[in-house]
Order: sequence, then C-alpha cells, then structure tokens
Amino acid sequence: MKDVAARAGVGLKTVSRVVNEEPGVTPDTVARVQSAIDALGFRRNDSARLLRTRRTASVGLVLEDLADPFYGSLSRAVEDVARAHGALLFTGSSTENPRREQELVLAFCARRVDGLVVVPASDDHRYLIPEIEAGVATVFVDRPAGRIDADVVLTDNAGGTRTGVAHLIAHGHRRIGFIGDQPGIHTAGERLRGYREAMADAGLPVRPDWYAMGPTTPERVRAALATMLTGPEPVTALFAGNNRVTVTAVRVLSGRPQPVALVGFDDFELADLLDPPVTVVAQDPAGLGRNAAQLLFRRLDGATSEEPSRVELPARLIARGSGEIPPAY
Amino acid sequence: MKDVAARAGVGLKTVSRVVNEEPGVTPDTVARVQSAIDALGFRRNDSARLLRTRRTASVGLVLEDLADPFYGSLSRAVEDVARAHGALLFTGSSTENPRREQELVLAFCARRVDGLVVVPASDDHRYLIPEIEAGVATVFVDRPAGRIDADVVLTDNAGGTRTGVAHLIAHGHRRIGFIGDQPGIHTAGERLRGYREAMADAGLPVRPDWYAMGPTTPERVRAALATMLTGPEPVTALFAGNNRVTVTAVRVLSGRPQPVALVGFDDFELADLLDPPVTVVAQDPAGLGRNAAQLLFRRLDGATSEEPSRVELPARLIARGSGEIPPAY
DNA sequence: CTGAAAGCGCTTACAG
DNA sequence: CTGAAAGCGCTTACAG
Repeated sequence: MKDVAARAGVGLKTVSRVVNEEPGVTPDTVARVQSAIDALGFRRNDSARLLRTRRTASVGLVLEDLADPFYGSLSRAVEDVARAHGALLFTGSSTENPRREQELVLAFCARRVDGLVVVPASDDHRYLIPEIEAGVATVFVDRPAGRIDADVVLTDNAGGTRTGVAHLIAHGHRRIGFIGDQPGIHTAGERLRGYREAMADAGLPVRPDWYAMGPTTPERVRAALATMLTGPEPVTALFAGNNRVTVTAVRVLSGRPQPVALVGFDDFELADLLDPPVTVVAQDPAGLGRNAAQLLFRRLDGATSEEPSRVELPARLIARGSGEIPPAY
Repeated sequence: MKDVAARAGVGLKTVSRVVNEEPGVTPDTVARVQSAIDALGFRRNDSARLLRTRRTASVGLVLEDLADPFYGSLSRAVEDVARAHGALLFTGSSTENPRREQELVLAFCARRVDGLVVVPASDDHRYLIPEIEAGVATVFVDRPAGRIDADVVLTDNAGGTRTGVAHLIAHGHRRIGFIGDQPGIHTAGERLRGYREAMADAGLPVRPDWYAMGPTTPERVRAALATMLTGPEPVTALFAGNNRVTVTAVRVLSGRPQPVALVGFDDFELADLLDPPVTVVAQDPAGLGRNAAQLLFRRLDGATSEEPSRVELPARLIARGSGEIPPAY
C-alpha cells in the first residue's frame, strides 16, 4: 500500500480510501491510485485490515466429523448464514475427542474469530469462560454445553423418540427394544429417556435386556440385538438410537425369517429404497446449523446482554414401512 | 502483551519469549511473566503474530458443496493433513457457480492463506495468476484448472468408466446405455470418453439414443432412461455417470419386470443393501483430498521451482450384483 | 478533498 | 539473559 501511495504520489490514507471505495476523493485521484494499484498488482491484506478494525469477519465451526453427512448438512447451513453476513468459515473435526475440541476452539479463538459454533465433544466447557468474557460469541449445537451457561440449539431428542416408540406401540407392539449410543453422549441419554417415557405412558414394562447403550460398532449392535431377540421375552420391534445402529439393524433383520418392526432415529439417503423401506424419526441437520448461526450473528449484532437462549427443533416421524410391521405373534 | 510486560516489569520481547517458550529466560523471569499472564487473562493474538511472520498457517478449501458426502470425505482428508502441518482450514462451497468460486478464492487470498485447494467450478482460472505469483500455493482437485498450468489431483475417470463398461460387456451385454452429467463438467466428459472407448475396444457400436448428457435431476434421468429402454434397439445394461444418476436409475429399474444390468460411477452408502446390490466403480474421495493436501504442503515446504504435477488416482470396480445381471434377451 | 501520525498486537534484527 | 526500536499492512482519529 505504501508503494501504491508513492507511485500515485498520494498519502496512505488516500489509497485506503480508494481501496475501500470511501467517498470524498476526486475522480482524478481515484484514477491515479487505481492505475498504480493495477500496475503494482496490489491486493489488500485483509488480515492486517482486520487487526485494526478488531473484527475478523470469520466464524469457527467445531463438529464431530466433517465426513459425516449429518454434519456436512449442518456445516453447509452455517456457511450459508455466515456468507450472508460477510463472514468466512473455519471448520474443524473434534472426532469426539474432548482435548481435540478444546485445541480447535482455542486455536480459533487465538485467531480472534468473531464467533464460534460448537458441537460439543467435551462435557466441561469452563475453559471457554475467558474467551466468552473477552467477547467471542458462542453457540452450542446438537448437544448442550457442559458446566457453563450458553446459547444452544438442539433437536428434541426425547420427544422425537417418544413419538417413534409410540408409533410402534400404536401398531400393536408391547415388547420393544432400544439400542443407543454411549450413555455419556447427551443425545443418547435423551433418546433413552424418550423410550422409557413412551413405554411408561403406555403402561408397558421395560425389561433390562430390552435396551442396550454403547459404541455403535456393528459387532456391538449385532450382539445387543441378538440378546433382545432370543431372550425369554423377545422383542417384536426395535427403536434404533441413531443412523449407524439403524443400518446395522437393517442388515441383521433382513436375514431373519420372522419380521421385526424397526424405527430409527435420524433419516438417511435411500432409506426409502431398502426392503422394507425404513421408518425414521428425522432430524433437521440444516435447521440446526441455520438456527445456531442465526443466533450467533444476532449476538454479534449486539444482543450481548440477553440471557442464553435454548432453541429446540422438533424431530419428524416419516413412516415408510418398517415401522408399520405388526408384531409377529 | 504490553500490559503483561508492564505488570511483570519486563520488556515486550521477554513476554514474547515466554509465550513462545523460547529458551534463554531465567526460570525466575518466566514465573513472573507467567503469573502476570494468568492474572491478566492474556491470550496471544495469532492474527497479529502471523501478520509479522508472514505465514498464516491456514489453508483455504473451495469445493462444490460441503453437504455432499463425497466432498465431506474429501474435506476431512484435507483437514487431517492440514492439522498435521499445524494449519487451520477455511472452507467454502462454490455451488458449481464460477463467480462464487472466484469470490471465495479471492477472499481466502485476501486473508493471505498459505495455500489453496480448489475443486473448480469455473473453466478459467487466469484470475488466480497474480495470487500464484504472489506465492499462494494452489492445488486443484477432482477437476483440472482452466487456462492455467497448475498442480492437480484427479480420479482416472475415463479408465474407471472403461473398466465398468468392460465389466458389463464381459457379462454378455452388447447394447449398453450411458447417462452422464452436463457435458461442460470435465469429469462428465471424461467418463463419456471412457464409455465410448470401452465400446470401441469391444468392437461395439454406440447408437445416438444410447447415451445422454445433462442435468442429473430425477426427471431428466427418467426420461433418458425411458428412451434407451424403449427405442428400436433397447439397451440391456446401463452405466450411470455418477451417484445421483445411479440412485434414480435404481428407482426406475426396480419397478421394471425385465431386469437391466447397472454399474454406477461413485460408491455410496448402503449400495450393498439395495436389491439387487449395486455394482459400482468407486472413487476415493479421501484419497483425492489427502493427495491434494500433501502436494500443497510439499509446495509450501519449498518445492516451488518444480513443474506442475498431475496425480491420477485409480477408480476401483466393486461387483455386488447389479452389474452381473446377464442380458435379458 | 487530502495526509501525517499513532496504533492494532505481535516479531525481527540488533545491541547490550 | 534482556530489551528498545522498527516494522508487518492496514485503519483511526485528527488536522488542515
């Protein structure tokens, strides 16, 4: 910029004015500066600019895994809102590792992002207190923050599961199994709660061998399902606590002579092409991302004094066939 | 930092040394500075630091759509390599819009990213010449750059398609259809070429109504497929030029009494659970991302004088059933 | 309409 | 082992 000023024979501030299209510069001067810019191939350094203006026009997004389609949709929605506000997006995958989440979050803060959208991997976010006090707007999404009070956008996990399990009950099932993710994960716990509530609402008992929480590896899911299907009181229907559980359940159940009803939490591509088509309780990943980002920019635009808000998005039952199979007894 | 220096009663440079864990500071001084840092809640501003060091330790990734699982895997691979090199990742979706691609790329350059990984949406990248000359390392991935000579990492689209079509021929098919994406897209053209070559290699003719290029909307694919299946010489097998085409083809073909063989370009989740399981020519999106990022950091680590390199990754045939259906005549 | 000075928060290159 | 000065590339707050 100094070189441009020298070549055009003007002051630094005038170059700055031209570059930023500020008013109050003679057309003549503008032309001279512009030609110096072109001749020198000048390109403004936004990092330097932002150092001075104290806004980096960037947002950091920390999620579990960028390669997971659920988070892909969520990211894209955050990106769209950020773009509408003129901000660029940093992304990082925590891989469900609390330390990595913290590293990423703090790295983004060190770059002085204006705001942060975080899918928590950790259950203790007190490390963020200094950053939030320093003015970094922060919104949690998909799962609430741990040990701090902050904005959060969630799916109604318990309610969605209640709806799904009630759907199975409405189709005549009394013995219904539930296979969920690790109990430490907030969404997993909420869904288990929804299952219990739906069963209780219908006056149905829940036997200990009817539900299983743990890693969503195919082996674990297969084992859990085998137990439920061969015990003294075998289940006639299964509620799968997430995507990966559903997929493994489809594989296992398709190999059995006795049909077992299935409702899964989370929609997935081609669910309607499977045999039978899979009934699901669908989340809205793009809606989660959009709401989180909108909340973030609302904060950034001044709503700093407000109380932390909590947005809960509904989950929607999509009946396709597998959840409408009657009990086989 | 100034405040920390004042409180600890040392010079700025000493604070800098402590923050960066540089050697040559008495343990005593370190302790004094450290306690001032803690008391003041000092957090280094990496943006300012990077302004001085002239490396931003960040990489920009421009792709078509973050919500597309193919690009999700690619992104994650780029992220992993970037992290291994201590760099953060900016991401942006061009949505197949050349102007948006350029906006994103230039916005990243204005932030002075060290390097760029770009899935081209445009066919003219001369706008990047000043940036590349200014030292921004750039690697194109999935599709080559337009009108400039630059590093690129591609899938062997023509070869993969040849393999897939040859597979159908080996299973007895003589009349094989091809439905591809818009002809302007490089990968679409390459795949069409592979189809033609495989047919020619087997001495088979290609009738004009056996192939169709255009948008991958369900309506267009349905119409194209209908034409191929009802013409004077109906096809007995179809090669689907990408994911979205494959999925629509599965829907259409599953409703027909006469079985039609199908091989699709691109693998997708649950392909093995469909009926029949879908045979595909699989790309390696993570491999594309990984190779592109590795090439990028190799450039960043000094290999500036080398010629642009071109890496081509193989596509792999995965036989699952739909591609092994014999001709129905 | 224009520009010189100071400063954003750090590091570099030196000197002691 | 330690620090004062200059500078990275911009903008802010002023003055003319």
